[in-house]
Amino acid sequence: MSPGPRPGNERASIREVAARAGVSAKTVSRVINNHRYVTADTRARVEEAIKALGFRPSIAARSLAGTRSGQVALLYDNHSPYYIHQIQEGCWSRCQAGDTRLLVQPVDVSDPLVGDKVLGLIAETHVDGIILSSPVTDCPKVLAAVEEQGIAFVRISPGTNHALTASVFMDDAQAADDMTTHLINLGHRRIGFIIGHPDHMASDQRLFGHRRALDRAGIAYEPMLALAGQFDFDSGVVAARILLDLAEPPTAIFASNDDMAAGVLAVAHRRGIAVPEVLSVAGFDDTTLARVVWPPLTTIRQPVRELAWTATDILLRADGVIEHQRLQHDLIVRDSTAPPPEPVLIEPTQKRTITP
Amino acid sequence: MSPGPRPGNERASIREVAARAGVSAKTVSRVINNHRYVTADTRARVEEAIKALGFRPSIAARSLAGTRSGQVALLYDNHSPYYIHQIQEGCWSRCQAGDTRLLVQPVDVSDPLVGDKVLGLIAETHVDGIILSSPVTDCPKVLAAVEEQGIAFVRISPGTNHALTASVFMDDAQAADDMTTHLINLGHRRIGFIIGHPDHMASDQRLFGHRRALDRAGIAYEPMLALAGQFDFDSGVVAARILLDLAEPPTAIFASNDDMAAGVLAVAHRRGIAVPEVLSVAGFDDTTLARVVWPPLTTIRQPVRELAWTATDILLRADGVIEHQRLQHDLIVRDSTAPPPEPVLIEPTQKRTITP
DNA sequence: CTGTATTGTGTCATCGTTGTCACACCGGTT
DNA sequence: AACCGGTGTGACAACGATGACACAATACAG
Repeated sequence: MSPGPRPGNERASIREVAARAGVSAKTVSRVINNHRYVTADTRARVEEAIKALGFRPSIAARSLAGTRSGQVALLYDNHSPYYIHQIQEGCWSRCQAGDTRLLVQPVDVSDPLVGDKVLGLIAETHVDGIILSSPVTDCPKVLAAVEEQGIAFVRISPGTNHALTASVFMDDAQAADDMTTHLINLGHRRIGFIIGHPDHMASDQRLFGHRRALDRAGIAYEPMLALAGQFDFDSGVVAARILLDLAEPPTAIFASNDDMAAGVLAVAHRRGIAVPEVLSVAGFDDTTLARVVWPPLTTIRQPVRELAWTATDILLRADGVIEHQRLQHDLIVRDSTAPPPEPVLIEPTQKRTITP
Repeated sequence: MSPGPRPGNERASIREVAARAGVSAKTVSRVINNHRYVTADTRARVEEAIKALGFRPSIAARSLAGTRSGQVALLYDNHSPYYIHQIQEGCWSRCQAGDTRLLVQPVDVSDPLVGDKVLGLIAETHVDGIILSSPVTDCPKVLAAVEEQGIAFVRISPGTNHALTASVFMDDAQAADDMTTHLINLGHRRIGFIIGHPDHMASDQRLFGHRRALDRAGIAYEPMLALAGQFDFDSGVVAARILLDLAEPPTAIFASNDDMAAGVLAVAHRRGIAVPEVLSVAGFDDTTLARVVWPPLTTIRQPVRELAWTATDILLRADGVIEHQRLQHDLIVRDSTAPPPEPVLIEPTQKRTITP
């Protein structure tokens, strides 16, 4: 009756399109794949038929018969929802533009069978390429699996061997250096640091940058002030408690991501420690979270969406060239950092109120 | 050399497995599909061969030849990363258990072509079923598309016609009623309300429940106190500003989700309004965010992960029966709600400090 | 006017599975 | 002895697209 896609629930196949356009199936295939040698007239007839029948080429048939499936997979294992969300968005938007389908796959890098699972994914889905986000970027089992299959892949923010594989990253060390320098410039000398998740190589880089900045300013690095975290809110809480319980607590705490910084803020609030007047808090990533907490976090803007977009772009353009791109970060100063309290004589009344 | 999957990058096909096990391809197919009539001996030989060759059946070939593809899609269009994240996790965990692959697909319900896009997805990927999360659950174009294709689908928290389709939901009205009642019981009489995103039917339900609770307590509903929001942080900020600028501002604000409640908190902090002493704030959803902000939010725990899990479960079990499940919600009281300030005479010193 | 490259189009086999059908075997009834 | 329903297995043709190859038509040079 009405024009447009056919009423029934039977999908049109390429042969039906061919019949309607009065050409062979192969020619239809040429049209949908933008093959060069098709006359404008033929192309138009085929396109009309495609539209009239609501034809969509089956990915399954394509993967079987052809050399490409038009699908790529994104592998992640990350505990920051905001971060993943932005990664997904970036990959997704680039895939849309490239007529490619994106398979989003959580994986567990600590699973001993993770290699097999990835091999299974590749074999089952015939994906053309894989996007790895940190920390999957540095999981030897996963890397072995994709390399064994000789499948194209791109790494987002890898911690190791940038140069050996296609990758997109930012300078984590420099970014952390920038933040620590910002705190030093404000006058802080005792700066607590919360290290990221040990699986993420970026965690090391950020710690390194932090130490480098301290070093340059002639401030001794005190291991007691650098605590391990997990990139999640709760580990930020735990670390903050320890730091603030120190006999001589830091005047600033720099957490390796926003989630942990939010944990620091929560502890500060709970204890009635004013941020930033008494304690400065800095995060990293500039996820939405940084604007949502109070006070809004001074943080490093990491172009997460853009990293993901670019990684996908490299993968889809895949010229076989191993390509790298470094993207810029920015120091975003908001309300959570300020000069430390005046280092005046400590009188009883000066003592900060600490409620457990 | 080493045992396990073959070294090369060629995947083993069912025929190779068959050859190695000394059976026909069809028999291998029977084994991997748990067909009844296969002798234990044959099964064992085939399984050995499968393991030895690292064989994985191709989803593409299955979708083409068979009646099932072993893939389902999750469609979402939601602006709360925490919410989506939990939805994804729930669907994903159920799919894993069911040897099913999950295609996560963002869609745009306001896109005029959204129906075509969904039809395209179905045709291209041969998915066996679809999970719709709010507000896609109530997008007529999407519903028309999936119904036209006669494909199985389940809705998570649909706003309309629960009974007509398989769905999993909670009682949004009752939950909002519970929260408003909680605030009333604390002594609040002027309660601001921030309505959810207009595309989400749950928004209406929550407003309805709020009004019902007011009604029951004999408190007149003042439209001025119920403002439109978008389910995101920024709209919470905007609404909070308006509410707090009123000549007679509310003593409590109930936002229809946690993100908007976080926006309210931000405004309160900015203006130096103590929460909960001067202003109570309540959220909805109990996403991670509720624990991350300060003070931790009193909110409604919506079993999001479980909703998603159950929806997927219904889809995968698909007996053809239209199934519904209502899951329980909980009122989670944290630190953001308390009795209103004493309604004593208003003296100058009592005036709350308002900094813009 | 012939030879050769370029442009269009079609035929056919094939990708890796599963559905259908056929068939052979088994033990137990009539 | 013939027949039966329930088991177990294989042959073969799909599914819907693309790759390899063949071939025609045209363009253009010599």
